[in-house]
Amino acid sequence: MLDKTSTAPEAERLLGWYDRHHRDLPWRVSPPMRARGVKADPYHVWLSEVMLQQTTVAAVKPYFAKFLALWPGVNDLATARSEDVMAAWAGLGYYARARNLKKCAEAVAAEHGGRFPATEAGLKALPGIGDYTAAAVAAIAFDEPAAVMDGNVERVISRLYAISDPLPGSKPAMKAKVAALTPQERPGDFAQAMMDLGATICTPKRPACALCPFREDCRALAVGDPEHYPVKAAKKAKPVRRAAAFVAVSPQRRMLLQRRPDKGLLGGMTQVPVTDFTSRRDGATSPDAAPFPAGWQPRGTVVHIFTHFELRVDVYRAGVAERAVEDGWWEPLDNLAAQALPSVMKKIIETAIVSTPDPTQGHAQ
DNA sequence: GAGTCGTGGCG
DNA sequence: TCGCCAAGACT
Repeated sequence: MLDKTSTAPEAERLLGWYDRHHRDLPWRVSPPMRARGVKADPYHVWLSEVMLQQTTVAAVKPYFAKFLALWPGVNDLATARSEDVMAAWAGLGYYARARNLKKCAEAVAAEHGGRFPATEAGLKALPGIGDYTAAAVAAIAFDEPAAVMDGNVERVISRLYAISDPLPGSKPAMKAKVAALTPQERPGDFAQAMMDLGATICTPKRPACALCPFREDCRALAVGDPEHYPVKAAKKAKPVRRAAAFVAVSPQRRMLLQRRPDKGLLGGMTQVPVTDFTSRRDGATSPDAAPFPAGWQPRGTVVHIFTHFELRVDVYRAGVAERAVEDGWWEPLDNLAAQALPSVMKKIIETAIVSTPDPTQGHAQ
C-alpha cells in the first residue's frame, strides 16, 4: 500500500521528465515559474480546458487569445452578450460548450463572487464542467490532488498496465490507477505531464517508447505492442443525411440569415435557410423546399462530416428582392465575418457565392 | 449506457 | 483518400 504522503517512483520519473520536456502553452505556468511562486490563473485554466475538450491544441490557441483579449476576466465574460460569445466561438465546434461557458461565467460571477470554487466537487457543479475539467482545474489552478483522466491519460495508463479490457468499461479501473499515482506535491504538473506525455511520446501511432520516462515500467512495452492499447469498443457506421440550403442575396448586397434553436445540433448558431438535417431520403433535393419561391439555381453540393453522421447539402442561390420574413434578417455581405456561422454554413455560403456548379457533382446520384 | 454534439489535421 | 481522433459534457 502506498504511503499517502510519499510520491510513487513513477510519478517522480514523470515529473523529472516534465521539468525537462514540458510544452510551453499560452494558458500554462511553466515549472520554473511555479517554483518562483507564480500561480496559474483559474480563469485561464478553465477557459483553456473547456476549449480543449475534444479539440487540438493548435485549434485552441487563436481562440484562447481572442477570448482573453475580448474578455480578460470571468466577470467580463459573465456580462458579455451571448451573441458575441457565440460569434467568437464560431468554427471551434461543439457549440454547447460556448453556451455552457457563458452560463458558467454567470454562475461564478453571481454565486461565487467572481472566484472559481477551489475544489473538484465545487467545480463539477458548474455548467459545462464534468469529471475531467473539474479535476484538471482543481489540480492545475488549486493544487488539489485530483485524479485527472482524459484521452491522453487513458492511453498512457492502459499501456503502462497493459489493460486489455475495452473502453469505456475499463475507465473506472484506469481512474483508480491514476488516483494511486497522483502525488500530493505538484498534482497539477503531474496531470499536465501525463497529458504532454500522451501528446508527444505515448502517441496513438508509433509511440516514441525509447524516449519515455516509463519505458522501464511499461507493461505494454514489455509485452511488445504498446500501439495495441487502449482497446476500444467497436464503433457504428455513420449514416448519410441530405438537406438543401438556400442562399438568398438582395440587390442591396444583403443575405437572408436565421438563428438556429438553442438546443440541439449547432444550437444558437447562425445559418442560411436549410431543410432539416434529419431527413434521410435518398436522391435529389429540390428548390420546392425553399422558404419562398424564387429563381433558385443549383450551385453544387457540400459534404460535411459530423461526429455521428455525414451531411450532403445541395446548395441553391437566388437573387431576390428583400422581403419581410417570419424568422431571420437581412445581413450585409460585408458583415458576414462577424456572424456566428459554423463551418458547415461557411462552406455552404462559399459554394453559393464563389464556386461554379460542377456538372459531374451535384444532386441526384 | 448509449446517443448526441463540430471541426480540421494527419498517417 | 479516408478513417481516426483531440485536454469530454450532457441526457
